[in-house]
This record gives sequence, structure tokens and C-alpha cells, in this order.
Amino acid sequence: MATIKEIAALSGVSVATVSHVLSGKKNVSDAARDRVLRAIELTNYKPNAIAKSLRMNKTHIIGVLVEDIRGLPVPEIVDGINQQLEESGYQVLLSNLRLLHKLYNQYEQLSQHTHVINSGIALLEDARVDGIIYVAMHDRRVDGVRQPVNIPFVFAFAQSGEPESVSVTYDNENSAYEITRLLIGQNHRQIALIAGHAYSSAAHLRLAGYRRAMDEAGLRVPPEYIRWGDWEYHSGVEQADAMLSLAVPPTAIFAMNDPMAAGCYASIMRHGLRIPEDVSVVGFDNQEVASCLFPGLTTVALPNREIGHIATERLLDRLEGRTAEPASITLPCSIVRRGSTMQR
Amino acid sequence: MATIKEIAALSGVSVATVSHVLSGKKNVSDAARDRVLRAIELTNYKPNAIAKSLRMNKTHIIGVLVEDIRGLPVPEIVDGINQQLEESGYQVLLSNLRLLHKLYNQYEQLSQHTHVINSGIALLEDARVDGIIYVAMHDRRVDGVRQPVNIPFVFAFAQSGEPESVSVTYDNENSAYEITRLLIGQNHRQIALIAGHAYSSAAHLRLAGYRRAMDEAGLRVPPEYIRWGDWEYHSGVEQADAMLSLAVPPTAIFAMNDPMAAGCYASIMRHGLRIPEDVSVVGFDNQEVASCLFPGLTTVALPNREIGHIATERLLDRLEGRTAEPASITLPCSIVRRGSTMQR
DNA sequence: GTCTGTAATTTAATCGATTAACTTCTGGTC
DNA sequence: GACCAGAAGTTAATCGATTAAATTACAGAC
Repeated sequence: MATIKEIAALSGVSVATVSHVLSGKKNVSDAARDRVLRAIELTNYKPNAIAKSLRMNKTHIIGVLVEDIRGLPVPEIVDGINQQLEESGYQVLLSNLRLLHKLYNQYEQLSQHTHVINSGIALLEDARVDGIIYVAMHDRRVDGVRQPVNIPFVFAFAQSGEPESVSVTYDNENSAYEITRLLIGQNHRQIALIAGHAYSSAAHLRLAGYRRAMDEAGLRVPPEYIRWGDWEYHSGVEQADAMLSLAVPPTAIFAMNDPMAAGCYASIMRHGLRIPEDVSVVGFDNQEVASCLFPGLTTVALPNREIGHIATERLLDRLEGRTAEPASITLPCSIVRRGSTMQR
Repeated sequence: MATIKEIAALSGVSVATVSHVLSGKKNVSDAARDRVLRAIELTNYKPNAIAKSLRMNKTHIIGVLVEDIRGLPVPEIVDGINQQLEESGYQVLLSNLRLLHKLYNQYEQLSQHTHVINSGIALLEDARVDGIIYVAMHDRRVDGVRQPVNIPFVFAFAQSGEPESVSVTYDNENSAYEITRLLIGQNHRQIALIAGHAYSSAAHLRLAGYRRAMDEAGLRVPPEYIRWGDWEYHSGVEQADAMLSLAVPPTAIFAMNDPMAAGCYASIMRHGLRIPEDVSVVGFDNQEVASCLFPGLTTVALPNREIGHIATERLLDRLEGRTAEPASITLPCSIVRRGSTMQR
């Protein structure tokens, strides 16, 4: 591969002049410029980004740290980051911690998680990235994270409690409130909840939203209408089975994610009931499965792409010297209405 | 951030000695080593990877080029790459072309696709990556791709026709054959096929496998038993609707992917029929939806993680100077049996 | 013809590492 | 005491760019 020296030699000027032609920041005579450009064309010269990085102390690379690339919202968030980064000249160094493989369900071993995350950050630091976006899945994992001092850092998806940090997240509580309101507005009174894993702070926020909606509507929630699952299909089946056998079964079920809602479908069908005529169902997350069920599942769509956008925007603001005070940004979700609920 | 010079000054030796301590390739006295290590500890010194890359002409970064990070098999393939890369000291520069956004369904504009892909490759070249894995979704896109001369290059998922290239792919034809055999083994005789988009070479391979199985079993396939969809849920609904209204409706439907199979579920239920008692259904790809349907969908699981593994292994072989003759590797798929088929 | 200002170009230092080649030191052998 | 080998350490070139500072060239003013 050609270097700037060879271009200089070929076009009979010094390396400085070649550099000036490339940067356009200094005057160069037309004659010299032409010869340089011709040499560049001829040799297919591309400046060595590594040398440039060393000299300029800037890599134009941002590190994107994810706990598991296969995690539901992650590809879309990363895609949002890429979209926002387009034309910016930055590239993405992806650090995939593979936490779900290594420590899946070991919720208690928080310090282990934190350790893996911090080594991931250290690796990105070593690579001299200009900034870091950490796509965090759980609020509680975020707290022990050591933010590097000199590298702009943004949390995406989950939220950091630290006041000096910037996070971009979505509104769990209010979305749960809204979708519960939707059921209430359809005249449902017996609305049951299948919660996610009790470890998850998202589950607690969604629970709070549900409770607020029920309270506001003056609807009492009997304890047997709230059951905890583990986010997986099968727990949806189990918990729905239990609820449908109640003396007063619910007329609507709010499952805290779509696979558990799909589990409800199975349970409801096995009980010989119909959706939505006998039981309405809503989910959360708007995974692909929601549009593949029959009837289509009404659910909450997270602003994943936008989380990626805004997180990136914030990061670029700091990288380009535009001031941006630390802040926690909470984006609204939207409800995707399909055919799984009906007026009572 | 501390540099090697500062460490040298702090410990009263030359930079060369510090470097020798770090690399361990030259003799250093215990006394000097101790002082250097203490200085490193003290200042939290980490060698500048950029400077090292420049000097050594090696970045320890591999470029992973994907057409769309949200594409079904992509996250898992990337995860496989990461897994194989663990402990290797290589990091991943992710180049997400976002093709599905930009050129979705514009199948005819192959040259456009090729152009975007080649610019993606050029960007990775500019970044001086040591090697490239291109996770390609369609065989036909692969052909115009310009492989950089000096950078080891591996195709993953789709297959390159070029003899001098190495690709790691999976066995479409045989998997379709096997899952059709499964239905035939359950005594089905009327087995219909809902194909993917006619543009896709994967669809043609899967069709060939289906035909081979039917031929071998001496089963004639009436033309109305083969209908083309577009990989999406709704085309599954439509095509299944059409088939179920036939004078002799099929007793089993093979949908070429899981969303279309889910569409069959909807159509079958709306016709008042049961799965699998009245109609058996099988899919392909083993997406999450397959385990969220009721009954669970029997389908073909692609070896995505392993594709990532092997592609990475091949690449590392070449990067570390182990010889690896160019070859096209085709991995087998496995059938995931759930409850959507039954003996006739 | 000299002076001056500006445009064009070059020189050389610099970023932070690696490493070949060289120097210095130490101890052993005859 | 001369010689040598090997260990320990240093010097300085190098990777490929950027850029402040110096130099050169030249046109216009007087």
C-alpha cells in the first residue's frame, strides 16, 4: 500500500504538500495539486488511518458495549446507532460481553457481572476509542460500572442512577399504565398481570404502571391476579393456566412481554376459550412473535432505534465539543394495536 | 495517560528496557524489572495500541461486515464470531450496511447492492483491519464483491461462487429434503410447499430439496401445491388460504420459514381446522416464534453460531500463518421437533 | 534596485510504541 | 592479564501521518 512519502516522491513535492492537498487547509498551487492528485489516483493511495490516529490522538471509533448482541432490543439499538453515525466518519467497535451465556440467570452474582462489564470497558479504553455507548439491559447492573475518566460515556436502554452520567432510556412505568388504561377503556374490570422476573427493575416499573392505572380507575386488584413469571413462554402458559382456573377468572391478561403473552394464547386455547372474545391479551416489547400470532397481539413497542439515535447524538455532541449537560432522557413507547383485545 | 517514556523516566531505565519487560523477549535484570513493573502499577500504564499497530502493521481488529444487523441469523452469527474470538486478542469492528433499510425489496438493483457492499469493504480496509468476515444473506449478492488483495476474507452464511474464496454456509437443499422426509415418514402424501421469495437462491435450494424427497418417495406434486410467498407472515396466510380451499387440500404444509408457517397456523385456525390433527405444519429457520406458537412449530434450526465459529477459525488460521486452502464449507442443519406434525 | 508582503513549499519535530545494532559490564578460562 | 561469551542496557531508526516554523519565490511599491 502506498504511503504519503511515495506520493510525495511520485509527484515531486514534499510530504507536507501532499498533506496540505489532502486537508485543504493550506494553499497549494494548482500545478502541484494536480500532480499530487494524479499520483494519488494512480497508486490508489489511502492515508493510513492508524498513523493519523496516533498523531491526532483521535481514532474516530466509538465503542459499543453490549451485554449480549442477541438480546431482544440490542440489534435494533445498534442499528439506530449506526444510522445516526452515518456520514459522521465514526466507526463502531463492538464489544459483545456475552453475559447471557456466561452468567445467565445468576442474578445474585452482581459483582461478577460488574467485573465482566468493567473489563469490557477497559478493553475499549485500551483500543483508544473516542467514546463509549453502553447498551445496558438492567438498571441494577449499571451501578457498579466504572466510567473511564477521559472518554465520553453514554448509557442506553437501562438507566444509571449516578447524577453525573447521561442515560437514554424508555418509559416502562407509563407504558404499562397506558396499556392497562386501554383495557380499562374497553370496559375490562378483571385485569390480571403476568409479571417478568422479580429481579428485573423493568418488571417492577411495569407493575407500578399497572397498579397506578388500576388505582386511578378505582379497580381493586386481588392478589391472585398478579403472578410472577420469568419472561419465558412457558411461564406465560403456567401462570395463565393458574389464573383461568380461578373462581373469577380475568377477562383480560396483561403479560409483561410477548413470549409470555404467547404462552397465554396457548393456555387460553387449551381451555377452549377464544381470543379476544372470551379473554383479551396484551403483551409488551413488540417482538416479532406479536405479529405472527393469531389474532395479532396488541403490545407496547419500545423506541429502540430512537434510543440508539439519541444516545449517539449525545455522544457526538460531546465528541465534537458541543456542550451537553449530563441528563437522563426517557423516551415514550407506543402501543401497537392488533386484534387481541376487544370491548367487553 | 502515561506513555512508555514516562515509565522509563520513572523507573530510571530506557524505553527499550520497558519494552523488553513488557514483551518478555529479552533479558532484563530482576531489579530493573521490578522498578518498571512498579512504575506501571503506579501510573496505571497501558501501552498505546494505536502506536503498536502503526509500528507492527497489525491492528488485531477484524472487520465484520453485515448487510443488516437485525437480519434473523445475524446476531447469532456475530455472537459465534465473538465466542471464537475470545482470548484471541482480536476485537471486532462492526460495519452494518443497513441494506434492508436502503434497498429493501429492490431485488433488481443488484449493482446498487454491490456498490454499497464494496464501499463497506473499502471502509474496513481504510481502518486497516487484519481480516474481514462478510456475513452475506444472499448468494447472488456475493458475486460482484471485490475482495481486498492483502486482507484475508471469509464469506459466512451465503456462499461465494469464486473458486479462490472461502465461504462457510449451511445445507439448504438437504435440510429441506430431511424435513420433507419427516412428513413423508409420518405417512403424509399431500404435502404442499409455501416457498420464499422467488429472487432468493435459498428458496430455490429448499425447493430442490423438497422436490428430491417427493420424487424419491414417488409422490407426484401437483402444481397448485407449490405457491410462492415473500417470507412474510401475511403471504403465509394467503397461500395457506388458497391451498386449503383446494378440492384436495394438503394434509401437511411445509413453509420455507417460520413467519409464513405462523401464517399457516392463522389460516388453518380460521378454517376451523386443528394443528396437527387436521393439518401438519413445518417451518424453517427456528426463529423465536417457532417456540411461541401453539402447538410448538417443528422446524429446521440453522447452525448460525457454528457458522460464526468456523468462519472465524478459518480467518484466524490465515491471520496466524497457519495454512488453510480456500474451501467452501457447508454445515448441516438440525430439525427441531415440536408438536406441529403428527402421524397420518 | 531594494524592500516588503504574501503565497507556496519544505524542513523537521512529533505522536508512542518496537527492535536491530551497539555499548558496557561481569565473570570465567587459559 | 588477555581474551571471550553472554547478560543487561542504551541508542537511534522506524512505522505514516500532521503541522509549526522556516525558507523560498515572486509580484508590486517606491
